[in-house]
Amino acid sequence: MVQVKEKDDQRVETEIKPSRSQKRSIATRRKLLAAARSVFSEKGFDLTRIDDITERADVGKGTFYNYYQTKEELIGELINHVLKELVKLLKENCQGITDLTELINSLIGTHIKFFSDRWEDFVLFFQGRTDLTLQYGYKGIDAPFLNYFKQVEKLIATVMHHRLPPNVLNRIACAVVGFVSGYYSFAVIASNDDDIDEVFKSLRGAIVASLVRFIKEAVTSAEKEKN
Amino acid sequence: MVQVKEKDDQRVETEIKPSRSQKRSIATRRKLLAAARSVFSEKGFDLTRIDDITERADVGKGTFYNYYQTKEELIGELINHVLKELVKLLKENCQGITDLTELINSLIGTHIKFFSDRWEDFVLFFQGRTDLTLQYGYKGIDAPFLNYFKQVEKLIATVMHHRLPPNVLNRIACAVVGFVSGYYSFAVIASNDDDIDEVFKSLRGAIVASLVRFIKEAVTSAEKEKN
DNA sequence: TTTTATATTGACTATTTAGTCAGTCGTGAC
DNA sequence: GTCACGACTGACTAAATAGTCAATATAAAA
Repeated sequence: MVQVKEKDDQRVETEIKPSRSQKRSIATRRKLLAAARSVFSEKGFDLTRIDDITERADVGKGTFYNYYQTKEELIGELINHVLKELVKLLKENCQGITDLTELINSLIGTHIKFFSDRWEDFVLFFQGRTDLTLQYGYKGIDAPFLNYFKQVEKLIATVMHHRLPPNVLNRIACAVVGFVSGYYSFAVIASNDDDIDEVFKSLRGAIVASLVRFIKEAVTSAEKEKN
Repeated sequence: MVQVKEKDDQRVETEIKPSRSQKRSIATRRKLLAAARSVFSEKGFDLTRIDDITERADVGKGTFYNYYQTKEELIGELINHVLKELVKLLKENCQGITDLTELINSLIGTHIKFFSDRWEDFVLFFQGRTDLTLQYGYKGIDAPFLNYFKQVEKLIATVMHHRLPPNVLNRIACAVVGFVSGYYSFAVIASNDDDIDEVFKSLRGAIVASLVRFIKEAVTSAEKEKN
């Protein structure tokens, strides 16, 4: 926690310890977020009541309204958290890669690891995405999704030798993120494998090969179309 | 409408005209289904009220309860309709195909055509799938999804020369249906193309090539694993 | 025509849930 | 100690929604 003071005509940043009540407040917010994440992944955004969240967080109902105006606001914050973290990992793991296959490998690997490690977040991710297809969905979750998407596009663009037209890049990014989440979501529903996550990891090579193939096809077919 | 009668010791199927009140009843059911489909695709399953449905269907609220006990029951019927139709098309269009690439081409083409033609059904499909990842989702939609999935598996199995282990077949089916719906769902959110459906169709070749590649990789890697 | 059966209706009640607020509790300053 | 402040509380009210049912309309049978 950092406090800024004016002192002797100089701007000074002072490290101050958060007071006990500040700590308590931070902890409460965290409790609410954790509870919400947990309930949302069981019942979905819509069917979750404020009471569900406050009960699981073990706080009074009024406390909820000290931190958020509406459920929507909280959903936005959660989705934002999740996607920020995913984007952060993607950037870290793709740092310095110049080869396409290697990049796709890293992108897919990061997604697989991310989803495998955090089931609840995957459910949030998936719900948010579905919500975006609705006319009257929750406000404030489009932006995090679009940002995530743009970041993936950007990473792909850095390893392409020729500058791709934006719409071709767009299609490639759709394929990458669509394939990985689409595969996983169906595996969860319909797989008879014992350990879905292990299988998912073992398929990484196949998914990468397939996507690299997709990219080559998409690029050449777009070039043909141009002529 | 067909009625079965016992006549002269023989089982006879007689075409009988539905009575006027039967027709009315059928029409009302249809109106309810159509209205529900339309509202669900705008507001989602959960946030849709019974009143929304009956208002759009232009019938009294009580009428709803003459046909369905709960919203859940109606959702089940709708999802079932949609997936039955998709499965029917898949079977028709894949009839007699013996080559893998050709089959994948037909599977993907059918999905693309299906989704492009009926936005509302795609939203239902996608919502249903998301719901399956929840602990407390709607009852009665798992079965249609699993059936759809099994049919895709079956179609793929018929063109494979060697009998595939069930779990490998399963992975391949996940990839096929996951890729196509995953791509589409992201395209809808994040595409800057003018006509998403046209682009989607034009990418058919790329998607097919990519999936054929996936299948080869998945099969050989599974064989290696076995040894 | 009269009677019976079937389908529809929407005002009503019961239930659920969001959101409020007067009061309590814990903390730190004086 | 006591005062002030911010965090927390949960019983309460208001609003939204599900589900009911007696009355009505329409169709088929007698």
